Amino acid sequence: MEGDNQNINGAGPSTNGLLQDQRKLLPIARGRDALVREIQENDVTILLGETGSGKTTQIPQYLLESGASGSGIIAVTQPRRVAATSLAVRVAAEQNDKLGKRVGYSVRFDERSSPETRIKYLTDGMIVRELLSDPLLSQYSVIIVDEAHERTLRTDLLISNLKMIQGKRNHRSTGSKEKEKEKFNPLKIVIMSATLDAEKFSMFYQNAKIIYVKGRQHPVKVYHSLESQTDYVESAMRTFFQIHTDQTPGDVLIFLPGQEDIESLEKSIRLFANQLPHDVMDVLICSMYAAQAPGQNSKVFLPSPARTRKCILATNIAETSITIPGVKYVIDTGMCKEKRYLARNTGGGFDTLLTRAITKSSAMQRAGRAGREGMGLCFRLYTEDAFDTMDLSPEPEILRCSLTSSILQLKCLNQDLEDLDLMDMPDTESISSALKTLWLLDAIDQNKELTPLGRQMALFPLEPVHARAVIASREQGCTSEVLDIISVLSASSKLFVDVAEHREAASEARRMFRHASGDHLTILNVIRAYSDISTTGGKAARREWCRKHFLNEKTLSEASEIRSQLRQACGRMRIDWNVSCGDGEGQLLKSLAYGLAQNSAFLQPDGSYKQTMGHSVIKIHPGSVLCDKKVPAIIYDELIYTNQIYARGVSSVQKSTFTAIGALNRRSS
DNA sequence: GAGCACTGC
Repeated sequence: MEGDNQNINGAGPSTNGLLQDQRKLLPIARGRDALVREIQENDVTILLGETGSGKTTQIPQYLLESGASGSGIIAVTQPRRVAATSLAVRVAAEQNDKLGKRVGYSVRFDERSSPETRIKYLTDGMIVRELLSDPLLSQYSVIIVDEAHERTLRTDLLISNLKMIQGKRNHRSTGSKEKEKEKFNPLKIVIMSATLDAEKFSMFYQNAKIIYVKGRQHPVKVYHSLESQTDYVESAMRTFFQIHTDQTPGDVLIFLPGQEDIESLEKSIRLFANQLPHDVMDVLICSMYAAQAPGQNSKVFLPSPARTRKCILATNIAETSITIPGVKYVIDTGMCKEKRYLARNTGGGFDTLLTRAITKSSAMQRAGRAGREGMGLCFRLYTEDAFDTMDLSPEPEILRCSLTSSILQLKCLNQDLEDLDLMDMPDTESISSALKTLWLLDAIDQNKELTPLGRQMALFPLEPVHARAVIASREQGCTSEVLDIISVLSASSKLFVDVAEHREAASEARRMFRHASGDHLTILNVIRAYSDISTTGGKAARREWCRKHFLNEKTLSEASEIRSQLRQACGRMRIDWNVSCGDGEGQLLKSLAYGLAQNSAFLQPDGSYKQTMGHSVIKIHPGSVLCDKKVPAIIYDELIYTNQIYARGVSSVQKSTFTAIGALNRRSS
């Protein structure tokens, strides 16, 4: 679990002696020779390592230093970019080498490697992309899949492909075996996982050997509720004040499912904290969730003022992505929100975002957050029986995601998802729904064969629906605008930030961007205004402008990186990204409709919207500029079910648009 | 009338 190290500091060569001493003290160091031998002797090794064991930083170095990795590169895959880059920084320092020389990384938008690079940290998405150009991943002699227990969609596809690649590279049966091995450059696979689930990986790889590595985590004493709690927010509040009045100083981290609960708990803790007697410490409340304005959550990392106990209210963001220093107490409500895709054979399916019980491994991970710096306490707001009935670990992503993008990528590798040897096979409805979407996008034909258009779509680092819109924009003469919009849509965070205290002011500030046709052109207005600011003002002016308009600057800068990546991709496909339609919004919406034809709905006489290619009645999400508006036809980016089915990212289009692009001809098939 | 977390040639 070294992947969550955000606080790793790259150290210069002068401190290398110290680093070498630290390396030797890691729990894993004692087993060094045995570990290298096991990996050398087996095709596949499953490594179970607890938090703080040092496995992710040390194993690659052991393999390199012992010569076990031969002449190839050691790849270490990570689900997250920050992890890949910060691990590379750390290991380069330990190797007393400049980053990008023998130790490098490769993530989207950023690569630090050279022909000398022998250890490369990369995101799992990146190596799956590498498969497209090098199906045998031939430059790597060892591939270490870290955080495999997270079972991201890309990790699962990688694990499946590695099994196949190893079969091809290690076991050529013709001719002298030794010679063939030389020639085909055998591959070692190491699967790293936190506890639990190891047997499943082992079984997948013909009972590969499982090796356990001890971690270095301070003990955390866990308490369960004696009876089940009906209201976890209220129960969290009572538990917090119990800790606050009874326990020694130390910050408290409370895990909650979402923003709504965080805001309500914050209110009630604030109310009670004001009534505390004067001899009790002060309470400083910090909240943390992804949609929050950046900067808002940075106070979490500052040390607590004197006589003050910090109380951090967080979503799952504090479970894996961010490590908060100073936490001694964890309160775990046992709940989280889970996004799950419901495949439908009509209308393209939709996402649900519902609150549910967490899993055992998540509960352990949350408790572990109390033991980062010393002994800690974890208070679970659920009974021990409830813990026992929890699932072992979250369901793998491949079973709860849309498969459209993956199936298209696999088609480019001449692979069909249903023929792969996968740890978990998605159900047929999920596969057929993705195939139908690809067919509606013209990415595959009626025989499920990849079309030239589909091959082109796969070259974009985009969802197929967005790639389709970009390609359509060529004929419509509005590629510049479509790229502006799509780059924001595919950025990882929301454009409009949320500041609980200034909700009114925020919607007021955004009013100036509103476009009558809907959210897509509203985004374009923001981008145009932002680029005006960028040309006239500097960095500080941009930041201030974003703050004033409640816009997420991170989203805007990520979008501009994505946009330049997309422009490059367009260039390679001879699509002129500079072609603009000016204010011709008709062409723009038509391009988007090519991609979003399946995501469309018509107004019903009763004022509701009904899918054109499905049977669901949907509502426009309250966050949309078209909410409460009645227009004859809409297209939308996604459907999300919370308590109703909401369409998010909505634009109004002419009904005739669908006939013009021939989208409705196929809906009955 | 409402927004778990990640990620990409």
